[in-house]
Amino acid sequence: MSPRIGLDLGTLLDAATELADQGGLESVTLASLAGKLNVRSPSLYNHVNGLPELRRQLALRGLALFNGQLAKQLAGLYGDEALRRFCYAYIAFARENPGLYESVQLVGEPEDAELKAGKEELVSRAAETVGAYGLEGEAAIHAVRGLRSLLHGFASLERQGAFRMKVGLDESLRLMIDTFLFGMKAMRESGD
Amino acid sequence: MSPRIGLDLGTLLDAATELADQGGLESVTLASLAGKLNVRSPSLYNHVNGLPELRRQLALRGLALFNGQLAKQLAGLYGDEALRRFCYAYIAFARENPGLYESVQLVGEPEDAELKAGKEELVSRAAETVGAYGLEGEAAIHAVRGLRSLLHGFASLERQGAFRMKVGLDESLRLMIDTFLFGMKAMRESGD
DNA sequence: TGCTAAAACTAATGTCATTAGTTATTATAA
DNA sequence: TTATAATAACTAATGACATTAGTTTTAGCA
Repeated sequence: MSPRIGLDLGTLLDAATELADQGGLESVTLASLAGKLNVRSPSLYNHVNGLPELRRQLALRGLALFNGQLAKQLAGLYGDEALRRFCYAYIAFARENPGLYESVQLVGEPEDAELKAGKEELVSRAAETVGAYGLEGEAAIHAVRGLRSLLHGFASLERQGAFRMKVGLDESLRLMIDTFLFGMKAMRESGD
Repeated sequence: MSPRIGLDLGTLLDAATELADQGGLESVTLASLAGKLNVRSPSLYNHVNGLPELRRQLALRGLALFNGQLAKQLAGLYGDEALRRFCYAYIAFARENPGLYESVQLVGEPEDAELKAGKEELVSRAAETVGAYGLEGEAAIHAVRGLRSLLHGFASLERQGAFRMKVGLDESLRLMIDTFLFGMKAMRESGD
């Protein structure tokens, strides 16, 4: 065969993302990745420093893409419309990029500053969206936690195949979001 | 040393549960379990047929405990009170049994009938609770999906350490549940 | 007291991650 | 154009783990 295939980190991440999309993050091993790239596992160390670092890079890529898509979708929107768009964009990202979404959830030491920054950007954008919706201070934090729970739970259960009934998932998603936003409106107006 | 320590499946699962509670499901290996039990890994095969079966047994135990606790807590309750109790019991189980909770989520081939039965019992109980709350048919299915999303998302994010702000988690939980139930009430009354 | 089932063991194989050290290719500079 | 230096990919080797085969030994029972 031909030595010098010309790998680089981007190519590794592309292939790893495909593997993760298909078989889940746990199916991404240096062996499976090397196999997919027609290379021996040790060769991968020329481009990434081991499996934990590969997973970390996957999470960083996932966060960059996720934050970028959210920023684009939310540009110029406010209030109710922005919040709804946030919800749908969140689920769309998780559906279209299951491997990256999973890596964002599972990967990372608590001390990893770069990863933390990416995650904080995500939460901040949620907080801004909720803030422009009329909630502030602790109420905003509670609201963001509720929204994240709802969206991550849906994304995670849907991916697991946990919703088995023959009833439309998109309709469930729409109703769930409506239900929660309606409740938030009531919270805001009751002032507590 | 002393051969014949007297292991059995229950002891294995106790120890595996402890390991999973501490380091997550992925930290439960036959090697770590054997180490904890002062035994060589192959000895474990006298009591359980490999790592996948150990994880499956963990999930079955988790489901039995989860379903049992829910049944006990919900006995004699109806409507709003039952639904609230369901929510708090769900989160309490996930908090008190993080290893078992994780195994219930992650483990299982789709064809595993016993596992499927345990999961269906869980969903059925949610459906009954929602049903007695006044929602039926497709509306009940949507409501159950929303509730499961909210609760699983919260449990999962809390366990990940994803809620970092210095604001009370129990207060967030209470508000989140109130918000969703309020929205459900509105849905029921709007008739859609 | 001796026999049998089975609990725990040792030995061995295969997969994976990782490290060390080698080969050979590409790019660059004389 | 050719020699050199950096480095991509390699082979070989080690150590952790899961698993299987085959052995020892104990506990319980006839």
